[in-house]
Amino acid sequence: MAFWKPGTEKPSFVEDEEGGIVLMSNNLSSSSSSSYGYANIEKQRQRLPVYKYRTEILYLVENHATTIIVGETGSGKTTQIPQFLKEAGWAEGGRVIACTQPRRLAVQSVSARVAEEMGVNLGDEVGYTIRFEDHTTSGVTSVKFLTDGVLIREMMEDPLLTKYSVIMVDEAHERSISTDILLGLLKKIQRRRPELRLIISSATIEAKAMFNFFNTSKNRQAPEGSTQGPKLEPAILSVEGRGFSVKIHYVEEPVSDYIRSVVSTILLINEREPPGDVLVFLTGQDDIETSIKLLAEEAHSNQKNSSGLLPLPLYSGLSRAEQELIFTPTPRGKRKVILSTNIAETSLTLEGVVYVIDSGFSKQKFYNPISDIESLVVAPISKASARQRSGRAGRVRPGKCYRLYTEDYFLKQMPGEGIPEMQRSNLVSTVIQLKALGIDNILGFDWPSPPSPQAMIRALEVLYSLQILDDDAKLTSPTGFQVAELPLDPMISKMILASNELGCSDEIITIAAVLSIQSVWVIARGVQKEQDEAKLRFAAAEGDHITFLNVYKGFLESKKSSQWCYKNFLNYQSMKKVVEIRDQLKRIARRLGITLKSCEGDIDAVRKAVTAGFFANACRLEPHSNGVFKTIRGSEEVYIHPSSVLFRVNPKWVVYQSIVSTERQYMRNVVTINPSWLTEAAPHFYQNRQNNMSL
DNA sequence: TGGGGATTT
Repeated sequence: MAFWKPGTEKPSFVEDEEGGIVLMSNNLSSSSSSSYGYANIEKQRQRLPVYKYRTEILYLVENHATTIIVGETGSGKTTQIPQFLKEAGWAEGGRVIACTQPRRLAVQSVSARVAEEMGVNLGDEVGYTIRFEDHTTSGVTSVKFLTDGVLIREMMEDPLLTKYSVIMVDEAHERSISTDILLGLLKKIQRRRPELRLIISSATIEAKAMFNFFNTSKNRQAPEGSTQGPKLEPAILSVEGRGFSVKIHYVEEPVSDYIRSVVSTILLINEREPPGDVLVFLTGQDDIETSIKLLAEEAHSNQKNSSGLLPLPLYSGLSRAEQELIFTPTPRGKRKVILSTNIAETSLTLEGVVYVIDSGFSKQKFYNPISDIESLVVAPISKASARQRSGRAGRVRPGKCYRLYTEDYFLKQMPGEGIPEMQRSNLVSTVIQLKALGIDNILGFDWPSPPSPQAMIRALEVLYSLQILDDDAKLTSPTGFQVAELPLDPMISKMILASNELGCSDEIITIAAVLSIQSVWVIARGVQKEQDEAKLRFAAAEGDHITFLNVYKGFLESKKSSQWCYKNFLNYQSMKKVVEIRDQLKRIARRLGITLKSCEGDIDAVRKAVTAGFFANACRLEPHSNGVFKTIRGSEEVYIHPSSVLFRVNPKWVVYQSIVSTERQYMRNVVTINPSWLTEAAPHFYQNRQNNMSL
């Protein structure tokens, strides 16, 4: 096979006027296939658009420290580029080629595909690592897929990631917190390891930002004309996708009720358009259920328009079985209508979709560093999201996308790209990860998109109050270093450390595992009463944390039965995850010198340990107020979440794990405390609060 | 006094 090797004639490029390198995309010769087995797979590989760019990609990677690949979906970049690199010798001498993904599922499926294409067993030459699953063989695995979170963890053992020769960061345009941290760290590593090559794969819209971020050629002078090391200026290469065209329809006038508009658009499609499934993007479960109800009513009153419609909800909270309904083939004469949250935008790919309806909204997290509260609000999506959504209609054949906003709005008002998650989040976990990697100057860290100084200062302040950071904002010893080892929110980690002294680490590690997943309960709309009754079987007067202990105990006694979970409105997948996380925490705790010890029913010890982690989230019931609480820290008005076992109970003093902010601010996972424990757990915080708050 | 967009270590 022909690919570029140093010293041979190089392929032709043009220099972009702004400094990047852009490839002439026409007249590229595709190389002939080898006659080595796997003829079918080899043919499939060659049909991928990225295959034509093989020579060019290898040339750019050879000559540039950073190569930005702009690849549409279906270009084949994720599966092919690591193979090109391997074939070109980047894995020789025991070196490893890494490819990161934001999601676990993508890591698993992509690595399985690549192992198949290479004709090797997954876990040998091609392997993958995600939390709880390491399918690699040291010294053998040379192409490794992993989540970006795992790669950040690996830096704690090997800060320069010395075993990797090339690191490809896939889906960088999604701008998740982990990806952004990783990009910042990789830029730092590049300075110390000029031989390391980075490949950043991004959508068009973010490519320029990535170029600017990695363009260090202005700051550092590479000797002109020297053959030493790669060019510091990134290269940009565009690879076309393999999607079909999607015709975009806009509404002529702004829509006042997008749910009604969704329903009428579905009926219109069903009446006028040839067969093909419909994918609708809505904001959340509420919207989805309302739309399904309206469709059902429509079917009742108007059989002609809605005949053959098969509405299916899709969001992450659904059980495995409910989600699988989406993937069953559409029965003949039927038309699936999948009503989805933005889970279908990136995380799930649905085959058979020909029509997309885009409400123009999604729920997004925002963070207020003043109140230290994250809230989830319905907000307009970005152009980048709108394009991603419409692209979902062109996977099997040319499709149509109905945007429920005007073209004028799209062109003139819709923001180009979303706000990176980093700028919409509480940063305590981010800060602790960087501190653990020895990065002292958090405020001066070179981020792809820096968060606000207020948010960073708030995170430093919280970590200081937890005695994880000292006066110089360095990790304390041993607390800070121990917290950094635990893959948890620092408040949960602090709770675990406290449990060692309080003699209840066995119980607290269970609670920590439950608090670190979304929820153990299934979402049971329409059967709330039954679920509330089921919850009462586990409910503890002290609150949710103690209730979780009862749930876990019941799960073990049932021999981890899925039937038992179903009967008790518990999410079986979540419970299995709790067991897994608990095992991991147990191992790490042992390494930190924490021995598993049960308090044998001494619930006060457990609540004190919780308080030691979550003292900053203390609240007092307002007298005669019917359930209004005030936070001690900021006097914010908050309520107990209806999912809590303490809902309507309203004890006088509580600490909460987190706040969900909808119409009201609701505390999730609440436990009763004795206020004297607050000063015991955090005298520095409660006796000298004025000083602390102005850190 | 009634409710969790999506990820991940």
